[in-house]
Amino acid sequence: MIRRGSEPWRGVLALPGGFVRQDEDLPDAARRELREETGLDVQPVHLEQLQTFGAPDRDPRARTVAVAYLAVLPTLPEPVAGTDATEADWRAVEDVLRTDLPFDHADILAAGLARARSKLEYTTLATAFVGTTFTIADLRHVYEVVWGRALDPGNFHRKVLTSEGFVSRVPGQRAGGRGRPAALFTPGSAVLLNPPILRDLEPSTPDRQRRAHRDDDPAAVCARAGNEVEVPDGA
Amino acid sequence: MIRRGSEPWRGVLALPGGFVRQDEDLPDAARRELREETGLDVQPVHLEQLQTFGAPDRDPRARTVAVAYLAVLPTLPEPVAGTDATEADWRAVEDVLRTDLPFDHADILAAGLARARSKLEYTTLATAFVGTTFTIADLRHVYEVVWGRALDPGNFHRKVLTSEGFVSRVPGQRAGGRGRPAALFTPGSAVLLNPPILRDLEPSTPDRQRRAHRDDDPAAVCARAGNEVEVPDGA
DNA sequence: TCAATAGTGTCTGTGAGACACTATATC
DNA sequence: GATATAGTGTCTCACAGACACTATTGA
Repeated sequence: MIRRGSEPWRGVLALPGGFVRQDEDLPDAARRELREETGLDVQPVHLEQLQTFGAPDRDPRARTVAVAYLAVLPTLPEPVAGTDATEADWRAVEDVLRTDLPFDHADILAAGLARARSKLEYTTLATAFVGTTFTIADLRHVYEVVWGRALDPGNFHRKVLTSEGFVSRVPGQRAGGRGRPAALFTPGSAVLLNPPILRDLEPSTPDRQRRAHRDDDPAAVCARAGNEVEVPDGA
Repeated sequence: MIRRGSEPWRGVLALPGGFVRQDEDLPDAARRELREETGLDVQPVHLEQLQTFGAPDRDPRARTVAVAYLAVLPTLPEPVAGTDATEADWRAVEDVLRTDLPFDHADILAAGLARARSKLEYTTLATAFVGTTFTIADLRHVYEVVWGRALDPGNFHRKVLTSEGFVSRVPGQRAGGRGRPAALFTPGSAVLLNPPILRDLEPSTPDRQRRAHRDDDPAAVCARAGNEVEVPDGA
């Protein structure tokens, strides 16, 4: 989140974003704005287009269209405020969700969270949250944090290992924790998860109806580096 | 598809689309452009944002950003050419895929097709393809045509009926076909499919690896009513 | 009667979840 | 030792697919 340095909503926490340049592709603009406003220069492991928000009244200054992007990073380097931002820092999603966000940034954030939760089910996105080598428990923690629910360690372990191309074993172990050292892995070649890892939203009611009403659209995402373009009058 | 009435690519088949107006929301613009260029005035049963295409060189005239939409209609009224279109007609997707499309319309079409195929798996989108009352076989034909593969009638029947809120029975039957009359249904209240109806892309190889490489991004959509906005210089 | 489609019954295999159990580390 | 975590074994249940079977129509 950045604290806005200019009107409107000067001094208010918002998602980083800005205007696309004339000869710039949309993902490039997202990366540039993120870098300019937060100093984060990492090549994100994962950057995907989220959704486009274009309600006529979304910006009081002019008609704009925002093309929202979702970035996923394995580590969170300390951001520094840049152009148009007096402050830049990481915030926990659950805190931001309780905040009043400017523009339609609440919708954008909700879409980003929903996308991330959904994509853990049927893609290998989880590996983008962890480093180049990781343990199965690291991966499980990603699922547990993003989904907000505990998973059975044993079943998760087996499911990841039997999911063709999800992870691939590398030599070595990671000790230093409390228990038995864990084997190390790197991301596999698969992008889509063969049998998807579906989350039961209803915590296993005995009758059917488990996934009947999910809160989000699976084809609809946590951080946003936005692109906005202005619509010329009369176009 | 419409035949373009103005440059560039005058006389070439393309997806309908045009520029968003100053005080118009994006879905409204999609509906308006579809109506203006093809005469289709139906309120589509289903209209969803597909993806935004903004490569700097996508339009030789100026920098534009296209917000693509996917519409699904149960019936296909005869379209008539309108503004900027000398011809408007329905084409089979497989034919259009073999055509050279202008701009980045091939990418847009591919995204639309992928979205529709994917959404049949985990949503009740199929009901948007059929009328207000339909038979299970109607629904099965949607899956078979969009997925391009035959499904077992018996298993499909059971799967639809046991999928909570997918369809709901209405009185009456539809005879007139060759065999036993079929019961009639209307769309149920569910939007998401409880146990999803997953397609096996590999036609059931004995070994694992069934859904390992899918051709499309499940979170990515067949017709497009596009929105384009121009980027002012120096924004 | 035959052919075609609607719909049901049944079997088998896969996989998810619950949970017990073994293995190996730190305290 | 106790405790915590990694990883495996096993059982049960749900469900997908294959396929046989019954039901009901038109030709």
